[in-house]
Amino acid sequence: MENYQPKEIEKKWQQKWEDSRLYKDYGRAKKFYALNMFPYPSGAGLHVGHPKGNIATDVVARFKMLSGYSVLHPMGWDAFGLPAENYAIKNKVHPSIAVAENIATFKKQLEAFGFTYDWDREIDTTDPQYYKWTQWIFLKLFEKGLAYESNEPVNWCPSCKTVLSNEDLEDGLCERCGTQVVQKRLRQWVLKMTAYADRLLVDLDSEDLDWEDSIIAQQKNWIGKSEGAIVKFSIFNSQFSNKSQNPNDQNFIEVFTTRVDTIFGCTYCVVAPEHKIIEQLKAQISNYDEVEAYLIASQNKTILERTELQKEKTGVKLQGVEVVNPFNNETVPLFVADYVLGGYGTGAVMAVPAHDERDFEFAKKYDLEIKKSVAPYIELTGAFSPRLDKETTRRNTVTAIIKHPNENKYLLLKWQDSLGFVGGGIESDEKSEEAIMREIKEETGYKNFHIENVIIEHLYGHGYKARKEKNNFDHDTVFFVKFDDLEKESIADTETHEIIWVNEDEMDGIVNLDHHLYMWSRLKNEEAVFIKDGILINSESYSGLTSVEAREKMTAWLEENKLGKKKVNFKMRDWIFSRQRYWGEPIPIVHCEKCGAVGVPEEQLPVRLPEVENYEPTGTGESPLANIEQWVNTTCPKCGGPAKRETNTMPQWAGSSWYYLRYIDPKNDKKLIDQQLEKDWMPVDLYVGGAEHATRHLLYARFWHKFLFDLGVVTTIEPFKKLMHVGLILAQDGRKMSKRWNNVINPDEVIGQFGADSMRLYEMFMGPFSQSIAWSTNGVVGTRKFLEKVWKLSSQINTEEGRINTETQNNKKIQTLLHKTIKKVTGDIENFRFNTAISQLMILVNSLEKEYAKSATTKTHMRKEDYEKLLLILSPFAPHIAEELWQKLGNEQSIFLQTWPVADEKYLKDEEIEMVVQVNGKVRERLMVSPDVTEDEIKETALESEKVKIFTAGKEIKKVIFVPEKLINIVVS
RNA sequence: GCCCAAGUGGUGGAAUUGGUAUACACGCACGACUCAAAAUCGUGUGGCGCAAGCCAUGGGAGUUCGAGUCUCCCCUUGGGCACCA
Repeated sequence: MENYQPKEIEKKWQQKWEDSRLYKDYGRAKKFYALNMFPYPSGAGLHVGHPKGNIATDVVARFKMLSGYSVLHPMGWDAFGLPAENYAIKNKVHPSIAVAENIATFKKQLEAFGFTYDWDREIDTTDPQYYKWTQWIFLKLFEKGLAYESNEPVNWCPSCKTVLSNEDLEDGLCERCGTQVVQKRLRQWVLKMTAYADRLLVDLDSEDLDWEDSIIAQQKNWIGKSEGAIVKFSIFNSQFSNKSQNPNDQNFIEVFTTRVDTIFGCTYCVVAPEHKIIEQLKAQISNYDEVEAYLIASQNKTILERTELQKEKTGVKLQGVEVVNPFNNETVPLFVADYVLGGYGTGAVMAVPAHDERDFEFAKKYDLEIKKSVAPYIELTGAFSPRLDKETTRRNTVTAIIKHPNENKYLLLKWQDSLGFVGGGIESDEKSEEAIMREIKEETGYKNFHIENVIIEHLYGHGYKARKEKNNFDHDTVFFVKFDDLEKESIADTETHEIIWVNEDEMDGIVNLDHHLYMWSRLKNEEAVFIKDGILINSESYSGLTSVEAREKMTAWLEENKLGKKKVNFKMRDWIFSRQRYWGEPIPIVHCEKCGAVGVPEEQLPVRLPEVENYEPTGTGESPLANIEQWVNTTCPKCGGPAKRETNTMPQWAGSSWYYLRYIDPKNDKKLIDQQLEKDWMPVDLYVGGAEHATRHLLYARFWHKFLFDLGVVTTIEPFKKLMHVGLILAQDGRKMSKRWNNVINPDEVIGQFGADSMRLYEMFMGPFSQSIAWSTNGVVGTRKFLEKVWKLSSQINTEEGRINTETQNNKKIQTLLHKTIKKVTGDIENFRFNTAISQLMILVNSLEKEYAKSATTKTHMRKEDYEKLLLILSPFAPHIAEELWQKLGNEQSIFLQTWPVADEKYLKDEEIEMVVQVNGKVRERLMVSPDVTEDEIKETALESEKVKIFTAGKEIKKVIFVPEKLINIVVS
């Protein structure tokens, strides 16, 4: 038999598969839609990391075809946008020409892998027949009021000379070029993505969605839902010295807070520099000059400066202005400070320095009052957890942490079940200081001590006290007490508890009451700001409520009195949708002096991108299209009067927000997608791509999909059922592959040297699919060797003299292994565990080789049907070699038109298994036994074993644990 | 700071429900073939120990007959968010 020559057979089969339209049978009963995130055809071509995701969908696609599915597996090009345009500018070619060249390169590179793409469905976002429908979606958004013009300040990249969306920023820098972004007031088209915020969030938990946790978490984080309340603070007018709240008062600010329960601790309020109240109160602000200087200074800061880590907070008090807290009618000062964001919530906050770190920092700096209104609440755990079936006593208590007079030790009381500090209830008419003095004397007998300080003034502890068979809900004050000497009197009840002295460093391991541990930690580190939920204090009638209860009641009170309301806020912003660049879809709008912004009528779509001489960005905030008068000047579709075309273009992400739909019906010139075809194919069953798209492409696409759902264009609420993210392939040096490091490996070279099948196999074998792993060319050598073995094995089928096909012991073992492999490979492909599928294939091939090719004594030959099964389960990974060997066996039909083998249960059980004998959990002996062995049988054999006897001799057998087909564990004393 | 994921040989990594830790592959060492090298094939390969055996899954506790796997605390790395009130 000739040698394995991947170069020849791969080319041959790729051609035959294409000619025979092998992948294009869409008439089967079951469907599967496998999709890769389509690439930008950049000028650099592919490196070995790019095809990893494509290989994975191809493996699944071929597996599904063999399992009787019609498989839609398309590919296309996301060719609009900055990278393509910048490449064109740099290389002085028109973007459309550069894009065409790059697409050709990419396509050629991808074809060398033998993917099952149906190139009849290829799409290109820059094709007018495609972007016609991108524009159509925009028009629909415009019609529904979801696309609007805005003049708010936006992110402007001075280098790319365009506006960017929030999603396009990385730490305040342009995601493309790393330039610092500045805020610029420009007219922009904006899509009202926030209208879908709640659905985008809620549907992430839908059962139709099988996404990795990390991506779901990232999206949830980005959407950033927070539930809180809006509270009106009236502006206090000193002329009338009227502090009472009037819901009809027009002079107020609204603050947004998620912690209305802390409002009795509010000691000032802050507005963002952008807040319009500053202008409104100009006359009333006595230091307006100072305020204005601050506003100008903060306007000039870049996003980076405003959000810089560890930045010291700054602000200016609005002298002469005070606002009124509606809950207690107290006035507090008002500040302007840029640590409050203008674009979130109401742009104004109430500041509670005792319970918010940022407010605390600001209050410290400007010497503002800090007022506590929430006390920590500790619920005890374990045996001390509060019991629902027992009654609860609420009481005021005191606790003392007592220090030894001359050693570094602390006093603890050891009760029957608990170990903690000294303390007890406060009796009526007793001050807390008196109570703690009394408790110490009663419980310890020591006479001479003094209170050093109060560690915690308010602390709530809630736990079950077994001694009294009830729950205690204690409102505690905690003292730090020092003994002056050890003089003591005898005490009455020495029976119930004893006094022990414990070293400072042993305390954490000994004290077993959660609230006492908390006290101990507070003795050592003072906690300045308590930001968690707790129990309200100093809050008038709300005192004693939990934070959760208080938020409910206080919000209800606000709504009743029209002084505020419940409010949900999202971090996610609307999508800034226009770019001042040439290479994008023209926004299909004309501006008419009479009618304003008017949508281009559907029948006039597409609005084609005009040919231009100079497509470099202007930098003026206008797109290069603005210079083409004959294109810009048009007539208004509504009134027929003179009008100008919108010259901004759409962002990169427009075309990719719906492309998965177009593959289903790529040539339809009447509709975006045929309704029946949409029902047949949607949703995408498997979507594979990079995790970097978690908060952009995947968010935008879900947004558009939901909009199209509302329009009735699609019938699924989510576009992508299962999402897998591809782990990066790093260079051999562990860094990212990049021209800059000169460590890029080109797939063409790898395929040239080892063949596409070896490379496919290696990339799937490297490790878990979603994980980043460094490339190793030696690894490809390994998978190539494996394929060589498979190749050579085919010569062992023929019957040689003296080798017959009978059911020998060895043959049964091979059958078992084969069927186990079928089972494992099937399950592993379905669960994206390609690495273990391949390792199992290697185990099988190694065994076959040992059994048939290397053993001189073997009496059987390899059965053709067994080898064929091997080829079938290998074929999704290494399609060319599988097809070649398949046809060499005399089969005329393609291997991919066969049926995926099913593991036969009757072969899955081993004849004989190794059973482990443990003594006290340690392996002492291994026995070969039948898998059906009973506990008594194996126990008898095990106890006779010399190795076991060493460890059981003279000892009593306390217990025997028997796990069928695994082990027996003998527990001895 | 917050959220997510992950820490296992020299390396990439295996280990269905808690049940033989290190499968598979790379690398390395030795051997065969060869004048020689490459390729190929064979043998070995967690650490300590002559051995019986002991110790090993980032560290520390816990639950269990038994923990890489479950619980708690801590450390490290990668990714995301970050003054979002």
